[in-house]
Amino acid sequence: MLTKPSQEPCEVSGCHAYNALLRRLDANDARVFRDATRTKKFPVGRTLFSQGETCEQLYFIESGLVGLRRSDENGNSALLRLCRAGESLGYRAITAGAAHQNTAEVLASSQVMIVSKSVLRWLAHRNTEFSGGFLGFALNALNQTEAICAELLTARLKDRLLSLLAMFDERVVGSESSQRFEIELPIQRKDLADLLGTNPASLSRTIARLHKDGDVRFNGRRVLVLKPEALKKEASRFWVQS
Amino acid sequence: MLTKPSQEPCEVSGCHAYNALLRRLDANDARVFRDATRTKKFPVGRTLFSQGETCEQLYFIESGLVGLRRSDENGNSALLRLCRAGESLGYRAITAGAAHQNTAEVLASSQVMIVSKSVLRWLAHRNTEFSGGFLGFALNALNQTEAICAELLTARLKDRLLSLLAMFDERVVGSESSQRFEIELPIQRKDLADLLGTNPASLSRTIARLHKDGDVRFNGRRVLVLKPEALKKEASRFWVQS
DNA sequence: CGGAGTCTTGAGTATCTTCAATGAGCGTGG
DNA sequence: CCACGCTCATTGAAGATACTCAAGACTCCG
Repeated sequence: MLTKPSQEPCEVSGCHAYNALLRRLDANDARVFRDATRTKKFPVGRTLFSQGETCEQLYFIESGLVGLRRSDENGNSALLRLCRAGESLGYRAITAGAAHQNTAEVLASSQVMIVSKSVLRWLAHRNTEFSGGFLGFALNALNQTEAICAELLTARLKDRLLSLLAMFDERVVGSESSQRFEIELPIQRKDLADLLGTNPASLSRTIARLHKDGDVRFNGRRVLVLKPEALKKEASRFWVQS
Repeated sequence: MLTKPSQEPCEVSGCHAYNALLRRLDANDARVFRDATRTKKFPVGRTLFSQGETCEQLYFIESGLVGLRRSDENGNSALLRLCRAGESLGYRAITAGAAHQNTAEVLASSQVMIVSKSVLRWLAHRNTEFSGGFLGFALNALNQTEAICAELLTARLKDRLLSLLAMFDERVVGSESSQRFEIELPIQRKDLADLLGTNPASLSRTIARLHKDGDVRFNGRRVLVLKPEALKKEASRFWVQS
């Protein structure tokens, strides 16, 4: 296996989205961008921003896991999406000039880079290419949402759960193929059910069935995957993951 | 009721997306953009572009209805989305520099404006704001896809069907409230089922039930809505339509 | 009329939801 | 320390919803 050539020596961050923006700036503006970036570590349970707040900053997740949660007027709330390391948050509210539509809640201790809106505006005004970066974010999100949509249309709950586990796998362990491994879900059953579009009761039954079939063994939030090949996320018929 | 003030006298097109781009250009470039635009009328059944083709043009639907269809390697195909008047097509493939992922099929006779990719590149290079227009398209699509996702998660088939009818209503007739009215669906049952994430058999049963309940009467592709209030698309709990 | 494609209907079944009850885990306070 | 209350997770039972397969009906068109 080849070692990846370090083709971008100037890229210092561990966040893909951040690097994508940086790559669109000339040396001078890149320095401005970097100087305007501050890094902060968030413990589990903290929020980056809350639903309804006006958006002042752009966030880049360098490591950890953040969840987007939305509440309605009746007090119900649901976990809508997970944001993994490498992703960016806040560009939608910034672009739309609107308030945040979700609360961003830290699910696993996260290293986050933060840039204020004013700096972004200034850079976007000087660089033709810069806002193309946001476009890239949006198109990625669109691909991902379409993939979720497709899965909801076609896949059974059991397969959706396996697919979600595969996503965690991708992040938590590397690609040790066909070896049993363990992952720790940073969310509770209700949230897991929200992500899968079901309710805790049905989820629990599905988990029990997986257990009985000997594919995956749940123990609270710890998940022991006995047959990793069961997780192979067969790409949905009509959409491809971003 | 107030008449809308014509605040943008220079806007000649009937396509919202087109105007949104035009608005980002100065007078000079706007002229270039307009001169590079050609208008074409497509009859039912024609395609704007096909899955797999490289994308050379940006399309603006001035009137009519276009459907996006995707096929897989087994020959199955499904109607994925409807594109209504005012929307733009092709910006995703252009941005990604990739081939079209869907076939765009004209469902109702459509007036379409076409601009070649090279002109867009030239304009985007000169105008900082221009690519922000594409960003707007993407964010709209994202909102819409999230709304669909939410509906799949929460709503029963019957409600999804009513919601889809409401969307046709919005386009075909105006807002004659609480008056029975008729719409003509330009698609067949299989496609309607695809859009709703079901199969023709289940759709047919749902239609029969609506008929029996006296809300909506289907007669082939003609739909007589007896109780328009049943169509009131109660905004999904967690997402708002774009 | 025949035939192909489309739409509906029937029967049986699988999946999922709902509501309610039980159980497991945990921190608090007596 | 243990009882208590709280939250979260699981399980049961009943029922709703939707799917599959297959057969029949309808429509369009030559």
